[in-house]
Amino acid sequence: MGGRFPGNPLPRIRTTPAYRLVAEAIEKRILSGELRAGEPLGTEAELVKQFGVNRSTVREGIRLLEQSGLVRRDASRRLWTGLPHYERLASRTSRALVLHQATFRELYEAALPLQIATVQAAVERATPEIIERLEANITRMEEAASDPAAVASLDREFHALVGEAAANRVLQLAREPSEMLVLPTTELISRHVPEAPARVLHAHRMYVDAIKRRDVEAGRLWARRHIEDWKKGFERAGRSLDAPIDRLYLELNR
Amino acid sequence: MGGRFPGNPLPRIRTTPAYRLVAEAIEKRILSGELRAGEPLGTEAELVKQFGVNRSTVREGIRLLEQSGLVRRDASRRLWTGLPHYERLASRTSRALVLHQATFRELYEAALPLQIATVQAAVERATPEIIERLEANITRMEEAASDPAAVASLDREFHALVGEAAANRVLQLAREPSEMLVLPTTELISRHVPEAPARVLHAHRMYVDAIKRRDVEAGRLWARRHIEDWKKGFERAGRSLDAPIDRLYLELNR
DNA sequence: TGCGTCCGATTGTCGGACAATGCAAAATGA
DNA sequence: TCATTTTGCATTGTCCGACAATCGGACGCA
Repeated sequence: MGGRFPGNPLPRIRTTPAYRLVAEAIEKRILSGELRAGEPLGTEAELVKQFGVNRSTVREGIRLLEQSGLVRRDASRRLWTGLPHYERLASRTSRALVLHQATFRELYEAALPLQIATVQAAVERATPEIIERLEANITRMEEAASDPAAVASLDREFHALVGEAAANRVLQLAREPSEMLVLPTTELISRHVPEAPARVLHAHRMYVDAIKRRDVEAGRLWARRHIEDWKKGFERAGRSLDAPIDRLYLELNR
Repeated sequence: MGGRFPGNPLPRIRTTPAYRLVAEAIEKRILSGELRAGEPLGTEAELVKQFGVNRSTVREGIRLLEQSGLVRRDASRRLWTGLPHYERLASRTSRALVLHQATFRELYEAALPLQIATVQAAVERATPEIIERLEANITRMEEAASDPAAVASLDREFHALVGEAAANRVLQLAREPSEMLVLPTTELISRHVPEAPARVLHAHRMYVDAIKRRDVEAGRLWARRHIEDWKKGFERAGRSLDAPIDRLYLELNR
């Protein structure tokens, strides 16, 4: 075949499969606002008519969108347009980090400013109701201070509450993936560093104290200390910051 | 039917469709490390045998994974296991933020600490090669300072380079979504605030200066100023920080 | 009105089919 | 022998038709 089109470097036609085109068309409708979240997408048969392709092809296209949340099936299995779900986004992001073998040092470097910013926002905006829940969490942790698993679980809950108090979805989405990878190490640290639970507890008390007094600087200070404490504890537990995040943590985030 | 199972809170049988089970099974194999990235996944026929379902079902299952990048088709259309792609993750995240109607204020609050942390990391780790590219970018922006579109585009490129220099994937994944939404406003601001391009350019020069001198504090300072400048410019352009991010910005991020 | 029943619509799954295309082995030429 | 072309096979993308399970709603009944 040699010089197939002399001069033309072989245009490399890349035909997009029909199922992909279907997905893109539907996606476009949703993103453009033509279809708003919560509206029915229509039946498969209707989509078959609209796009002029086979039902199997339509179904494959829908699957592409289903996972991201743009399209969802309710209990009746009918198709609805939906908002992309967040929490799943965060866990996908942390999964990607693990598979790309990001290190704990990278995690620490990101978690520090994010934690500080989150606490600051929480100090500025926490509602009485959330403060109450934060305090309840502390009380429970005081009671369970000797149980590493319980401490880890409550720590997780505490930070979720702080994230909620911050009332900032961008921050939330930026912070959550790293938090999902940092928090599971709390249990490990508690097992190796006897004073860790007490330090965690104290930091949490200081968080709440700062929030109640609306003291931004105190909030930022304790956020920093809390994360740096984590780092020290992590190293004292014998782990290297430059090791890739263990695949193990994937399972903890389902 | 009244009290169907007294005491039993109605088990709510939820049959998972087979195509979803297929996807989960494959996903599990990849996440557990049984299948490593870059290995062939096998043909559809093989999967049909393994799972004992129809080819259509297998194909639907694959589509669920295809979009996240865990499974990819190469030029020959064969299936390979792959790493989740990041850049797409970032754009999905920013899309989610827009659809959830996050506000520019939320964006600002997250972008500030993330930008500071990114610049700090860049100061600590930038290679001579990247510094050279940063300087080249500045030179080009000097030449194009009167063209808002070009300024916006170069600004985007500059920040991408800074992100690359930071060499921190966690930070990258946290920062990118907000950056993807902030940067498109640069053009708007340049059109309304005459001195904006000069200020952007100056901040970029200070970034590079701090990086070359390995001056962390200067880097942090100028990162803060740069983002606060953006905020001021945004407001002076007549936009409200509390307005939801415009759907328009979705299209700029494809 | 409240209840159970029935029917149509829709989805999930299956089996089979075929064209297009990429890949590798076989055949051809030097 | 080596390089190149041809051929054949495997695989994917797409289509068609089919059927069971199940959901929603209409209908009939008390």
